[in-house]
Amino acid sequence: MINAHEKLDFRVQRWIFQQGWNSLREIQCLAIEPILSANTDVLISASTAAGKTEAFFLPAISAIADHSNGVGILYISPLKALINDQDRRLESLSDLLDIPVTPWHGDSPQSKKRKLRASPAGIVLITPESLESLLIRDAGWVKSAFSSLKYIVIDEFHAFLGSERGNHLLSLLHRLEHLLGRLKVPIPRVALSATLGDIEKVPFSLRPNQSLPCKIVRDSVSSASIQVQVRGYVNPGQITEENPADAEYQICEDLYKFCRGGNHLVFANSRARTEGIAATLSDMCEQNLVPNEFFPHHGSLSKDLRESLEKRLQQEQYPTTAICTMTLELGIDIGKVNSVVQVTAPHSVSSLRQRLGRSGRRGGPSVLRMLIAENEIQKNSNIADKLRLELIQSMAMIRLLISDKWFEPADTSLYHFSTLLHQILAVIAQWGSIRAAQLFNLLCREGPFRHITLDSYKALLKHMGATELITQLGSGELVLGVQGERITGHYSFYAVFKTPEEYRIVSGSKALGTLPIDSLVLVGQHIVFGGKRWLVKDIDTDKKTIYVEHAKGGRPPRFGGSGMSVHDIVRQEMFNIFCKGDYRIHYEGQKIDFANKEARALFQEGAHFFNDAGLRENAIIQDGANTAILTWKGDKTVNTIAALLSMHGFEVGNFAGVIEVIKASAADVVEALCNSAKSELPDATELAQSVPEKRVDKFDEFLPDELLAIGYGARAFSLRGAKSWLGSHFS
DNA sequence: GACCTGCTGCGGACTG
Repeated sequence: MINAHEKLDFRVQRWIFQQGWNSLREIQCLAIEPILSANTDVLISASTAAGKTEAFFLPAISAIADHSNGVGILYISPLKALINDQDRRLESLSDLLDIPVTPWHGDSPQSKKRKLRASPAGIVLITPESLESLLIRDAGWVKSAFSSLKYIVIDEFHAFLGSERGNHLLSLLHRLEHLLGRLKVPIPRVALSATLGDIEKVPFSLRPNQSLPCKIVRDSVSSASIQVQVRGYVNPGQITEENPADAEYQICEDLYKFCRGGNHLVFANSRARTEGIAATLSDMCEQNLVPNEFFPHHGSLSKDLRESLEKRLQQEQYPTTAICTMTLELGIDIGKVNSVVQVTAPHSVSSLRQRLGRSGRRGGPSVLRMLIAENEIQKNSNIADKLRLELIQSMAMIRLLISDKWFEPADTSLYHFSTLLHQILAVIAQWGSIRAAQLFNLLCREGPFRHITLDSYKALLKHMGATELITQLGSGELVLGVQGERITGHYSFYAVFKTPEEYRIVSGSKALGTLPIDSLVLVGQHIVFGGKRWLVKDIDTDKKTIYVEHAKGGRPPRFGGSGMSVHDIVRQEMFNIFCKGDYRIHYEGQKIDFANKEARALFQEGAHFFNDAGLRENAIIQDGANTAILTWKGDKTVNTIAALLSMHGFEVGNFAGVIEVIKASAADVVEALCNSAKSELPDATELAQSVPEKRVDKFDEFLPDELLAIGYGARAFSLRGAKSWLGSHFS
């Protein structure tokens, strides 16, 4: 293995030498053989900044170095920004070997695209949506330009796994192999990622039909140390002289202390909170007469504002702290930061893991602070507050990440009917016409939509015919209908994910970003946006533009959004912590306490309530006129139990995993659940039929009701989870 | 209490 690099092209070896590298990293050595062999898929899993991209490109470029014509490597990325980063990073290596690199996405220069069209060669960096547009508009060119394609590499593979967009990507790759006549001799796929849960199963998601084996390459367990602290804050019920500041302001005061003078990332979980915190911190700088070094970063901010912040972080010339959402979670090139701060509990352990990977400079420890606010307990406080569930969830996630090295695997069992409908339209648009059976083979039997039965497929085609998306010719061939022509003809067709209608926010001639159309902003209102304070001067509904100018005061606008789902394992860990009365982590015979004084006190309050209420033995407790159910299961199971009770005629609320049955006695609820445990339960589809609004994804509006219910049921409910919980408590 | 991602081709204004 020491000499693994000798198998690389001598010019690649010279490039490695020029970089001043003494040796290749472990995964880079391990990846050389399987990639050069070109007879297997490869999964490269290694921590952030461990050199995954080079682990692929060094051998892959060696393999195509003497490739004379046609594109040799197709690189696919979830982000345009990542394509631009890779284009820069590949420059010196590709120059040395005289291999052209072409970034191909909506914002990349037409001149480069024209050049590739005239003489296809080298490496193409593309998004799934641009690949879709190429297949629909110019499949003939794709067929010749990619005829000798040697590798397909997918960056940040976890960002695709299990999602509508991920299934779109897999379908595109299968259609590409089909077009190139490579179904029998598939093109090797290489997936790069730092965060893949349940990694042994991921090869089935990289190539669902398993027509090629997959080699997993990963680095040995990293020994990088982690420093972590959870800090607690109490949000007073009323602002008084004794309690002069709400929790968010206290948190900002601490952020100002921790972060000023260094480079940090503060993940605040919502765009509104991100804006609020950034504006408060910037005010603090102003009050203290120091230059501002706190800036927001999220998906609604203009590209301009985002890129200038990314550049500022990367250059490290001025101390800079970004208050951000998940936009800075993926591998955009900002370098490593001194520390990562998480304000409010993270949504998942895997996202916490991605975020933590952003800190740890020059082999130093990763530093994570978690700042959690809980409400002061009042007479009418709810059970989630009394149990301090947000704090406990944060502690559970830290334990899972550090002690168990566990994080959520992607859910790859869903149907993705919306994306199947999109692909039916896309394939017909690409080919002009196709037989129904051929289409089923391509997308469902051989392609990625393997969960979908022939009956569901037939029902979908029938409904698409009835709504004029497609038409069947006398010969039996399917072609686009009037509506299908209209939808596929518009550029917005290429993406499978939904985006809400938005207003642009403009100050003078400068675009600041966008706001969803239902955010209820009014003329004369003061808002916070881009970390600054503004007065809304005018709203032009025709041009969908909000005009603002600088002002004082104001609150962040509403951005909207939908909830996220907590995993079974996280809730079980929370229950374990309560049962043991201890959240500390065992390490080398010691117990490590990662909470500060305030967080410890809040934990004790939650633990007392847990014990006093007898929650270790009882899942159901009377709460005034209501009854609360604590299943300590993930949201899919909780949703299912809540839906079952709702079918029994109960009025049910569900917050933070606690089911609240309104105006019902514990005895009545227990009786209903006992009956459920004994009887045949409805299936997930039947439960979904009682949900009034099931349209979530982009093309759901075109689906027949029966498929909408099947898709929604599989996503929202877990009958298996509900049965097992009912079985263990009521039989 | 609530995240993120992407797509076209053309016309018109502006710059060198």
